[in-house]
Amino acid sequence: MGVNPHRVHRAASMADVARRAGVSAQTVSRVVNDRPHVDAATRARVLEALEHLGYRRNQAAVSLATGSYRTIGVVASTLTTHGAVLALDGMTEEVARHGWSLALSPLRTPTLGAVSEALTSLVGAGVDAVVLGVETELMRALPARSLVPGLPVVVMDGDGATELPAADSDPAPGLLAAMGHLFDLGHRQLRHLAGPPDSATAWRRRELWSTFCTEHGLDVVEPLVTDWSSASGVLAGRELLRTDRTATAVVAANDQVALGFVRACADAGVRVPDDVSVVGFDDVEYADVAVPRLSTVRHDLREVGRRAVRQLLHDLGVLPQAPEFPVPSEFVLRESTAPPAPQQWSNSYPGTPRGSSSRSR
Amino acid sequence: MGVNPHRVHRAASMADVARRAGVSAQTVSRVVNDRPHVDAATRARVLEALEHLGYRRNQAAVSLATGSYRTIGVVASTLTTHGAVLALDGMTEEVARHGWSLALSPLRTPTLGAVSEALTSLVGAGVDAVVLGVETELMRALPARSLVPGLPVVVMDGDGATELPAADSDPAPGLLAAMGHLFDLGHRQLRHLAGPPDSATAWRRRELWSTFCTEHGLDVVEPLVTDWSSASGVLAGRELLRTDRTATAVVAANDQVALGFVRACADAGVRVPDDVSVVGFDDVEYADVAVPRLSTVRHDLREVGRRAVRQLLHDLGVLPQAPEFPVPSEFVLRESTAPPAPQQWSNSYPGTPRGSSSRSR
DNA sequence: GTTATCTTTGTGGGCGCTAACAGGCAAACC
DNA sequence: GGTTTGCCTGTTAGCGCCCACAAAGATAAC
Repeated sequence: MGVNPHRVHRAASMADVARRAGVSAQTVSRVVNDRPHVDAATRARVLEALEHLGYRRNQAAVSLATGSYRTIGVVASTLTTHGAVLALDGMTEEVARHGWSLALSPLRTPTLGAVSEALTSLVGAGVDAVVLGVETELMRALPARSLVPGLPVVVMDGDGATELPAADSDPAPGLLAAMGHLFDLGHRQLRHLAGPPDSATAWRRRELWSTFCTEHGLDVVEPLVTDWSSASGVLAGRELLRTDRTATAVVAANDQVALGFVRACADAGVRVPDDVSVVGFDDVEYADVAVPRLSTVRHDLREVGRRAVRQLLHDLGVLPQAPEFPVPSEFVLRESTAPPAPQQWSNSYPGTPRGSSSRSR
Repeated sequence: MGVNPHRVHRAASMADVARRAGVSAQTVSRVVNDRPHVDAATRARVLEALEHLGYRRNQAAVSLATGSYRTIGVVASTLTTHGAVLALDGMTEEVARHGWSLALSPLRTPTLGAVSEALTSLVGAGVDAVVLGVETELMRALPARSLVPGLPVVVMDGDGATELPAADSDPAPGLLAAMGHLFDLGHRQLRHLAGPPDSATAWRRRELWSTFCTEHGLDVVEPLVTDWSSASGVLAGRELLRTDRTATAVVAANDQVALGFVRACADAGVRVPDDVSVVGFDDVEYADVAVPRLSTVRHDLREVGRRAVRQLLHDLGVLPQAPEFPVPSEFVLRESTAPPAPQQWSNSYPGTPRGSSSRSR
């Protein structure tokens, strides 16, 4: 134990270790950081002292001395969407692999002010780079304003309009395959339940849907808008079933909305996939278990998270090679799609909803 | 390694601000920390300089000087369960409210070694306290071993057997109400699909189920075990339907498992709730949207997360008052429960399973 | 008028670590 | 032999901030 009269239990410092090993603090530093130019015997002595004293390096001191916190900040809306959670998980994993940390800053409201505030708090807490997991087109106004100069950033909901580098997956392969599948089944009236308008991710899926329809000579009916949630999917679904009697297939912005739509169908006595086909997006856990099992688009958001971190680490000069973006997606065929009914389901509404029965096929 | 060899623009320090305001760094410190004994005029001058130079305090220096990182660490299994995500969200929120940060350390495998390692990395990265969101009874061995002395800790999956303070919700009110409801409907054969055996949370739910059964003179059939996932719920459900022809109601360890069971029923042509009743636990988003809508137990995990942070902040002397635990739970009645069929569903198995299209891969 | 008390401000020391440089020493070279 | 080269180790000087204390002036108390 060193000389520590006042504090009850002070953690061992390099100086303590140095004293015990009979070397200078600098030599201890070299051993701790695994640097060359240390004699094998000396190194062994230092390692013994390290072990004996239970030394843990003081990260604050390292940060102060080096100017790097070894921490990446994440600005994210509350973790309500499947995607955000998975991406966060991937980031956590990748960051740990390199001995770095993750600092979270929550965002209740997706406004520019809130983002700016979160950023400030993150920088104040000490981060070297930031992942913006924010869904807002306000993002576009950000670079000019509150971004900290010299702070590497990636955006997880980029729309190409921002200067900021994006870390995302490519919805095209999966979504186009999904719609191609519907088309091949004979569907000609594809509707879209869109995500929130300020989300670039939502917007991209919507664009993909509308260009597919245009290119195949299909009607492009203005999509109903959701907030990604199942509840809003139910609402939108109800509205769609009430107003649009020609739709034969629905392409939802994500699985949560798709599942909400399925629920709305169940309430209205409309059968999936017999009367309407549905495809989702994300391949959430429940998609493979839902009744009926949901056909959807799978993309590896966890991998996106990992690469986002790698991109930042690259920007900081820690990693030599930058990761590739976007990460691809693929269509997952399950049970929620079928050829359109010979007669429109809209004409065969049963008188009463069947509600609780699982007999939906 | 070398992160900033050629940093063009060094952030303004207190010394810079002090120079501009014509005062000492100490006075700047007082203004920044909102301490008394600073003349109004001086304070104004300092504030101007602060603003002008875009000063941001260097958290590493503060940490080094004060010995506090203002950061709480979280050791969590990968974010696959609904509960972990919500709790994390609550923690993020609460921590931000107090100007602190959260540091995440992932856990691929719930072994003692991994926990210990995660803890080490967290402490190495600089945290003042830790939330153990780990589900393992190995936790019990931890206090004796790798816990850092003087580091406040709360456990989110406590089983009462650990010395460590627990931050959790009380499953009893909700689960007992759920089972009481089943009992009142006439169910006398309640089965349980349990969570993983090393999870104290799972174990508590299981105990609640078995004591309820015992107290009401019902059979206590050895539960099938799951890993919380829907996939394992499907497997367990399949097994249950195959082997146990007397069950009329199933109490699942969580919603994911419950929903998996519902899927297994759909595959086997067993109707929910006509043939079997099902209740889940957690009230996940899909519970209210599933077909049929899932009756379940709701508990506010987000609040648990918030209070976990508050507990730690209390331990650290930041907050005067400790939060209360556990957080209560409540039963949510929806559509997956009904009186038992007059004749056992097990006797009316349709000849062929209808979900044979389960080959989705 | 002198002493006690308060307010306002500054000074020195140190938190634990790393970077840059300075020696000392041994082997290798001419 | 002297010099170069390379390895090993220690020294010095901060990183930016907060703490304890001291100093100066202003005000109050006697």
